[in-house]
Amino acid sequence: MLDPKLIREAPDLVRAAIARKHLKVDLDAALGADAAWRALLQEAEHLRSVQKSANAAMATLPKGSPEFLAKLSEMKAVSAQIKERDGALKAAEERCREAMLTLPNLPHESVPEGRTPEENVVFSTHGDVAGAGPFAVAHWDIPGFSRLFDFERGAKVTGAGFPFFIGDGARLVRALINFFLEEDVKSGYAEVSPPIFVNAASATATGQLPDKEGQMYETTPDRLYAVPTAEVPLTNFFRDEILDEASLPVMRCAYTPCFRREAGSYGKDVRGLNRLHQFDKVELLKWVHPSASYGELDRLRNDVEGLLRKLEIPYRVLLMCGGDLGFAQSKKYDLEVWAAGQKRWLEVSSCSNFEAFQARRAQIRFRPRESGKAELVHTLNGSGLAVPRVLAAILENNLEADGRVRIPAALVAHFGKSHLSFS
RNA sequence: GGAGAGGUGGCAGAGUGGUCGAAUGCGCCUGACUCGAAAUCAGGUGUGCCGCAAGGUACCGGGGGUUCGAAUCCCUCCCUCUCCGCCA
Repeated sequence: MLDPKLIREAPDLVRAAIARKHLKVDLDAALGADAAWRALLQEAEHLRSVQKSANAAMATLPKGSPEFLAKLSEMKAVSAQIKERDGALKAAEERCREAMLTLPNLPHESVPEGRTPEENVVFSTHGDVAGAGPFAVAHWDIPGFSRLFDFERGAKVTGAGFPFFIGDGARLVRALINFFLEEDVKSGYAEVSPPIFVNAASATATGQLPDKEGQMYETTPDRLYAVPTAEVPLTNFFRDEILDEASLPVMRCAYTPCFRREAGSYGKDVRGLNRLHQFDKVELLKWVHPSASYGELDRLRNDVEGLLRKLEIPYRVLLMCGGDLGFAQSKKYDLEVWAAGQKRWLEVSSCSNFEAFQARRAQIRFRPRESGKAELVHTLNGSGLAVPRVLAAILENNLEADGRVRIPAALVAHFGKSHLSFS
């Protein structure tokens, strides 16, 4: 959510910024709803103040006295009026809130102009893309693949997109999770193991609700949502709280399975490990002082890049253009690994600065020593990292002539041996 | 899942229909005393929203209701604690 004051005071600035995201947004509707709400609010508050002073007077009058009875009948009318006004006020407030929630976050000035994913800027490229995976094939075509990654039985037991990971496949998943968590902790993120179901209030605060409920798995009869990312429980940890300024930046990491219904996805994107309904991911979260958030974004991206460098996977960093920025982000980098068999880039992390957009919705603040007046923090997050696609890149890039997969040196200690075998 | 108790300001804890945004204590801030500190004394000390301002208004777990008027009465939901049951 944007700052309503900013929208009122500088609508043109907001309009121009939103235009850079190439979204169709009815700012005038929001402005109108806001003005209508404020007008009603003033009327309603005036009526209340009349009522309050009358009530104070009545409190001092003898109960059955003529003056008391006169006031009483007079106030009955006012009370009825207030009830009616309050109804209108509530409706106006709801309309206003809904209109405000349709407004996207403003892109940062450093975000490049652009409408489509093709206009994202390649910020940097690392590693030897051309020379990667001399024996590469798409991972699902590796002989024996289905012995370690059993999609058919997963489909039987649960559904498409819920594979079993078996033997060395399972072992590699576990090794990656461990590697990510331990590296992230070394970078200063405190490890958290959060709930993987959240309630509606949490899903609303991070923006999954009300619009994207079709993308989450929902439980019956408790109406809990399986987390699409650890970002949801992690961000909500401090919902409606005021943090100690000295504790900023707060940095945390969490491993969770992630659940995404991905309704409407199809085609080559979903083959093999590229896109699953359930996958493992380690997420990084930062709650920071507003003045520090862009420096923290660079550091976050660097921390994630460090993981890919240690795994010796060629990757590139994209700086998302306005049109490909998410609804809630001010600035976002996507990290993509090179999958030599598919000859395509796979997104394994996006590192975003939400500025105060999420914090306003979730009411996460800090109290500056100077003013003593609570202010919204800035929130950032990034994957560090998503397991299956990293795994896919390792399978493809590190496939050797004998059909085994070489485990990156940094991972050997976690995996326990130097090669993964499909037989 | 069953039975009971309870949710009030940073914390503890009063308050069962009217002048209660709310006693009191602790904590915190300011001042006095002091070379300084402690102790003591005096004063102050919640948050949000609307408003150019003066000011107004809302908030006693959430929502709804009764009433001229609700922290206080009624309904409902949530949460916490104690005991019992079940259980990794």
